[in-house]
Amino acid sequence: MDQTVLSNEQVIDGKGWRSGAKVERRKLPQWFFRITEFADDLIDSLDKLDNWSKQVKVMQKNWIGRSEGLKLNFKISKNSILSSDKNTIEVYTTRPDTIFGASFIAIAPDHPISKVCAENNKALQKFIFECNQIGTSEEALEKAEKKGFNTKIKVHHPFIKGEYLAVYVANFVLMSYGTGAIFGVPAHDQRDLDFANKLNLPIKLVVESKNIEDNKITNIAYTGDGKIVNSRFLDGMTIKEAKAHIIKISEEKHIGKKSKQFRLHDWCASRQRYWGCPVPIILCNDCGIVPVPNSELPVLLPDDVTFDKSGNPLDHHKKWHTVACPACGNIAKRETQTFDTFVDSSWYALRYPSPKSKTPIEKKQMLKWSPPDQYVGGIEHAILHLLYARFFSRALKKTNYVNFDEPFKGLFCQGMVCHKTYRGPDGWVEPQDIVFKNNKAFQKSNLQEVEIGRSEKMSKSKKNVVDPMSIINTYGADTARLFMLSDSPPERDLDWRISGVDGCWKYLKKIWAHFHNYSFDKENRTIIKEANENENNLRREIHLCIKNTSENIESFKYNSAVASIRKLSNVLLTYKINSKEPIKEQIILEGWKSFLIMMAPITPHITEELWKCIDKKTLLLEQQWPNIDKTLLKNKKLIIAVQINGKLKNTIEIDQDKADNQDHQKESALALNNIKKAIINKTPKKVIVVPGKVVNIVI
RNA sequence: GCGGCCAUGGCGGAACUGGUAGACGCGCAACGUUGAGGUCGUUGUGGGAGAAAUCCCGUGGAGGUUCAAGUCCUCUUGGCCGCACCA
Repeated sequence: MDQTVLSNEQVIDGKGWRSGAKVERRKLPQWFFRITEFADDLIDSLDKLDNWSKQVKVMQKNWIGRSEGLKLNFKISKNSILSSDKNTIEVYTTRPDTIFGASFIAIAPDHPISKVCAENNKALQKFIFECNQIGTSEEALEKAEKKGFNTKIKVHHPFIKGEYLAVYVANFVLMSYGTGAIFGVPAHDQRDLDFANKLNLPIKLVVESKNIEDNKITNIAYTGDGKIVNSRFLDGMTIKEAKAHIIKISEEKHIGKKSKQFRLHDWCASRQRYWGCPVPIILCNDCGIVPVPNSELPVLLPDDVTFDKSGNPLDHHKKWHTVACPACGNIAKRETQTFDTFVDSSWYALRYPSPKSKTPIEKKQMLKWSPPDQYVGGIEHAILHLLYARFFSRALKKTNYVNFDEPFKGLFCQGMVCHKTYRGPDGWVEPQDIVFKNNKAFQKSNLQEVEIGRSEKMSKSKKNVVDPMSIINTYGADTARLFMLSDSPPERDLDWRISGVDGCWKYLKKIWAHFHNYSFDKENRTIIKEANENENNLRREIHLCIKNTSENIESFKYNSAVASIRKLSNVLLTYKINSKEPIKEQIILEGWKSFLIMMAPITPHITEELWKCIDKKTLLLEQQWPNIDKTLLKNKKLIIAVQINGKLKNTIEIDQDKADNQDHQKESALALNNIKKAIINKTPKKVIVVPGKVVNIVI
């Protein structure tokens, strides 16, 4: 269907992540980026990315999938059918400590030895063919039974003289991981156990659990901790000790090597399609692979392509792909594969600081602005774009283009916007075409009942998309913005519903009316006397709000920021500007100014208009974020919880200057009527005073 | 199977390092105002008992640590997400 090639991470459930086309495996010459070169660093540096979404870090770690173990060679017995040039089988294991529990060797169907064996063996050919049929579908893999084919090859056990292990081709061994061969230890690996039970192979316990039940291996392999047994020189060791020991001995005997494996493969970056940057390479019959000289970069796509034939249009465009070889001048062919789009998105941020530059990156400007402090994106890029970009910045650092490893200092992942789905007899129905009657949903046009599906990520294919334009058209952009930020924290998935939007609109209307009912633009406000306690309390309220809002915005809690701003306005709305109280008037003005500045990022249009009510000479967007007067944050009066056995019974109010006076707090608490009543005839066992916070009486 | 995240009123969600659970809103109810109605204002709104003061219970469930647990620990249930025969 698509006639293209995808990378591993672009294949979901055996289908293309965008088109849904079925993916099959084929051999093709391709271009790869050596992302595995940085595998260790990509995984280790995750710990340093403090401001990155934790979820993304976990996903990247799993995706890179580092494991440490042993590569071990098994000698093929001389009397088996295989010719002597392939006289060992190399296996990879993370459990070298269980070597004495090995009872078979299993190799992947596409392992070179499998192929050699199959040459003269029709039954094996058939078996390998069947294994490959299962292909990439995960569903099939899940249900696939363990199957094996005995090659009749035998190998020597490397540590037990005279013991041989049979070699099977097994459908559950992957050529793409490790060496494509394993030794099977049924007692301590579930897959090996399933396989051994199927083929009646011996089960040898070599790790003994403290729990006797664990050691009776029938259908459940024991993979927990324990002592090594039945393992000659390893007996009595812990798993960790045995691992280290057997690796050491294997290396000394030159039959094995400590080894690290990654799940991550090199990044297959070439695509067989028109849309993408051409891979800047020229293929010459005499000189081989020749890079396009810098002076001829970038290689541009031809405009005059046709899409009437299947396959890559660049292949059919002879004029474009016929060029002179930069090395020898003879006629050569341009590479017609293009780059994956993720190649471009891996470095676009470095281009942004100098978009008009003639060179791809203008270093001075780039270094001034890069790397970005904060990046916001969807979780779907966790192991795609975000891993590629990390690879790119490392590669660019190594080639002296940038001076940093990590492309984005902070990463925040917003949640998905979801909506219920509706399915009628003729397919999916859009939410706006639905009417409800008695909790049942019907299609507006023909009143057919539709099935109400669960809430899912909005997508065109399921038609559960709600266009915010309808809100903007009805209520305006400010209401739409306020509404969307109000309730849900941005990292969480959001079940879209319209209820509440009306309230946001009414709220803005109320603020608007208030500003226009009271005159704010009076000159000559001078403070005549010291503010009294009530007035200071009001100021404290304002500055507490500034503090909370600032912190909330810094930590992406926009819903809490809105809450704290609204709380302030609720207080301010109760005051009316009154020139008989100049101090209060001054404070209220301070409050409203702060309000408008803090509200501006959320509802920029209305706040800018309202700013005119306060100050006609300046613009709101020129204003500084309000400063916090820290001396105001402490209340003169503290309210302290009084608990009995940890349960709240009453509160006391004390002066700030007595915040550290434990005795005072204790006495005040004990003097309360309901406390006295509660402890009558009882002596408190203990009274705990947390100064300025709580008094807990234990009885 | 492995790994991660989450669970708080009728609903969306607050709660800093353990220290007054339910901020802010939606919804709902009563009253008032206006009026055909949407509007606006005031008050109430976790559950239970009570005339009231007040008392008891309460953050999916069961235990535990602590003077004190939504928050920490163990187990468990349910939901979501990622990886998946990775040796």
